[in-house]
Amino acid sequence: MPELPEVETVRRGLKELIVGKEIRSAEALESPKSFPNSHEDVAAFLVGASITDVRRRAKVLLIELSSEYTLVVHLKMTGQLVFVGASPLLSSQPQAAARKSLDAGPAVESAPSFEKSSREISSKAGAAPLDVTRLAVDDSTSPSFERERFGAGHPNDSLIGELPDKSTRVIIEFNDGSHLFFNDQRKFGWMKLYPSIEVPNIDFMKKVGPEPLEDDFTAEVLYERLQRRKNTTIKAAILDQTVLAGVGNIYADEGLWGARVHPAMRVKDVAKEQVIELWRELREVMLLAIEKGGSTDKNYVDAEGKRGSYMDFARAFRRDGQPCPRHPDVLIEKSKVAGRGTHTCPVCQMLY
DNA sequence: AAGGTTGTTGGTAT
DNA sequence: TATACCAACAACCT
Repeated sequence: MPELPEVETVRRGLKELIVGKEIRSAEALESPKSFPNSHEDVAAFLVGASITDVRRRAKVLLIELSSEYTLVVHLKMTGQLVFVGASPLLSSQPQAAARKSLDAGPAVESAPSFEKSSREISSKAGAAPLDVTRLAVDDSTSPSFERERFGAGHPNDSLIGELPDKSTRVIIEFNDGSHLFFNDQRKFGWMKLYPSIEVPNIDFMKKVGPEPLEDDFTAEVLYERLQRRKNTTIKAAILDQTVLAGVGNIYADEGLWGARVHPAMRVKDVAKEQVIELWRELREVMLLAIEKGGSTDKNYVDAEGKRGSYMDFARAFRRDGQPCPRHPDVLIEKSKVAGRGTHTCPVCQMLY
């Protein structure tokens, strides 16, 4: 479940790899929901554009384009992005005649139509279509370590296997022959093109709370923002993206365990000192996760295809039945708070 | 094999 | 109007 640290890991990795690259083609497979822009908008504002920056707000990834459009990506629960570099064996392939001038800026007055969803979005006529077979054959016959590869997001085997696979929703090909795959085994995630200037006006962007890792996000800011949800549980409050940005079920449980606060406690009953502890813990656990590569310790996949271990540093999340790290003879319990699976130590985190 | 899983939206209730 | 709560979404996993 990509949360802030996982999306930040995606951002950092992709920024290194795709800034400056020009898009040769983009293809949506099978699911209009995953990429609802019209064929026309894709041809006009994505194909032929180059990547100028990769940013993040909350759990949302913002891929900035030279066309003054932004590819906005939400991985939701099972989304992931995988970059696969051009095969050295194929590096001499012809650069398709995908040159396209985008001198005139896009008309920002008219937002792209998301209602019109095309079943398949392909590159403009004349650009080389992705040869799926070739890619698959290469991956099975020549060792994958020949290619630069980076993947992050939901940690499943699509990070390391042949792509595209059955979870692939969108394929973006760059002019140098490298590819970016958007995979999502469930179909909650999406990517959409917006005029860059419109991004701040997206409903989510208007109401989302402060970035917890920014310097101006002090314990005082968290305390004050929590007051708007004083009658709900502290877990529901920190999961609320309008209170603060980026916390999901994993880091909610980890942060609350760290601060020794019971998730079901009402916000109004959480002492200010506990809020300060929670502030410290949430930031620490998310920073640690970013250091570790966002819940997986191997996002850069090597030739052996080692899969990242999942949340091996969690102290409470999905550790029910295992000892609390602070109390060797007390087991982590599982319950339901805020409609979510919740993991607590019955000794550290007491409810009143 | 049916129920659990989760981020966000949107509906209903208070 | 604001806040609280929960079903719905999808498809794999246990």
